[in-house]
Amino acid sequence: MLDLNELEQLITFADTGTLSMAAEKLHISQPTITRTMQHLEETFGVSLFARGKNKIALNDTGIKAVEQAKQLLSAAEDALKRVREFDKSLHTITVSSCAPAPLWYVLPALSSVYPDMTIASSLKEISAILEDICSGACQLGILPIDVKLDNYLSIPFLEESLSICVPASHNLAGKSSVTFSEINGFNFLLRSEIGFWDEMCRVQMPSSKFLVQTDKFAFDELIRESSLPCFTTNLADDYKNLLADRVTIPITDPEANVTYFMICHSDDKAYTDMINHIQRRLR
Amino acid sequence: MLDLNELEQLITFADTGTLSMAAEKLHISQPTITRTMQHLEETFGVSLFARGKNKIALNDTGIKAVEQAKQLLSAAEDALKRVREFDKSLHTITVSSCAPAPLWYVLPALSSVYPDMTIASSLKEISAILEDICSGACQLGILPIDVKLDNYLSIPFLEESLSICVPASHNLAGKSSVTFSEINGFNFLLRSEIGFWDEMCRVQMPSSKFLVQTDKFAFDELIRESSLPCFTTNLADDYKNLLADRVTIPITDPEANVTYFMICHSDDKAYTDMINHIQRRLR
DNA sequence: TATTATTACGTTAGGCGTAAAGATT
DNA sequence: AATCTTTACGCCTAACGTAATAATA
Repeated sequence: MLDLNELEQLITFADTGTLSMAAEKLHISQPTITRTMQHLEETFGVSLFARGKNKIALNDTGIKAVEQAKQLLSAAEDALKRVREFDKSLHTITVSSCAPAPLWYVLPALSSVYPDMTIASSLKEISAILEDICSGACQLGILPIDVKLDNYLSIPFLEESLSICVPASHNLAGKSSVTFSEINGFNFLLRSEIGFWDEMCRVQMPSSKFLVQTDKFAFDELIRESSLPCFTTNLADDYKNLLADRVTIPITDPEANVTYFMICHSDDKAYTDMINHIQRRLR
Repeated sequence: MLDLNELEQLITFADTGTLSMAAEKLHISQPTITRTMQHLEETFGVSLFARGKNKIALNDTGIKAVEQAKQLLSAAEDALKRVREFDKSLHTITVSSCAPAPLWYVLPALSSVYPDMTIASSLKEISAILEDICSGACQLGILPIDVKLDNYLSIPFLEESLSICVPASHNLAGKSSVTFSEINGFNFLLRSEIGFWDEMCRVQMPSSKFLVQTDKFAFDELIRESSLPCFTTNLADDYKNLLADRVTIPITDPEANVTYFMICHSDDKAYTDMINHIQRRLR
């Protein structure tokens, strides 16, 4: 039977051209490689080398053997990787979400219901989330719309309402509510990593510019020190203190008031436990 | 790095269900398999088994690992086979011929010009011979026609003329020559393994029946003891004695007088040496 | 002389089997 | 009691490295 270690030595010899260099590269002695090459010829049952008195080279069959060896080693690596990834997938719940806020509730809930599982999450476009769900690349999707698919459950579990925050001195500060068309044209501070909200704002307010801040501290500082309007939502508890000095004005458009739906395969309806868990918390 | 022997033990365990039976099947001790399974888990870096106090079974990852192991072992077998077959092909000249007679000259000539090579030959349809030549499945083709292909040489080297042999008492015995249409309807003794001649006779003499003899002794006996006509050719020296009592009458149709062409890849024109060799012999 | 492949040789580590233990049916 | 897995233990092979050999550039 073939020995993958021996094949690796063969490949290294093919790469380096001499047994000595191959030995050095592999941190083994020359005699070991000599013996391995002899043993490989026994295993294959054919001559693989053209030998001179103090030189050795691959013959045509040897070149063929190296080609096969490379394929086989690569296949072995792939096999290892596939098994490891399969095992990982058994111990990982992967969540793809359209926005960060639902993750603040879902991730802790998952951890508590499935303490032995690794929870992986990422923000994605709605279309990418649906692909992930259908391909099995994620077990749980979080969408701002109710998608009905055969063999998949879609469960509403959380609502988020967008508001704007402006300093008390701002033109809009007197309003009790606004619409996207009323605020279209104003420039807004915006955080990065806010999922579908980013795209939605650009669609609903095509005349506005958005000053996207990747760094939380930069964003916070700009909130304090500038009069630029920004957004918040009913779920952004973290920002209550920071925004206390500003006026919060809800946006009435239906697009600014979304219900999040959790989507998962019907076989995975164990996740409904987690939904209950979250709904209990929010009550 | 994965060890194919260990993977084989894993597969055997998957097949048998217990370590003991796997050990017995592989003619090794149970502790060895236990250790191997432990070592496999180390190599993969994941748990492969669900262990009880005195029972062990594959878990989901283990099943996946077995699947991968089977693929890998199969790939290893294939790699071995491919290298061996490649080596064999380097030491084998494969000849595909449309008829046996040319092989009587070509095979000994090849052996004498290439004493270190194995010569393999088979009778095939003309279309199959051309496929073999083009695919590289054979290095030398022998055809009854001159086929001109780019990058291939086609060289005439031998002629064969078909005659019929009838007892002196036969109706046809007085003729000095015959045509297929004249002998169409007579039933003929025929040997098997005569290549394209078989098909040709059936096409040229659609009203005749052919009593095909697979066994040489049966055929010879029928020649001696029956008055059924048979065929011979100028190359069938072996049958001169046996047919001495019969009258040999040449068939004049062009289809019964063929020139054999050797076809080979232009890169292999070393075979022309062999052609000279044969032509020298026939002179 | 420096480099290379191969052979010879002594050592050692790792793999195997036997035996025993622990546990289940 | 019989079967099965795992651990313990001792042996022994087989693989490795060092050193020596032979040959080349």
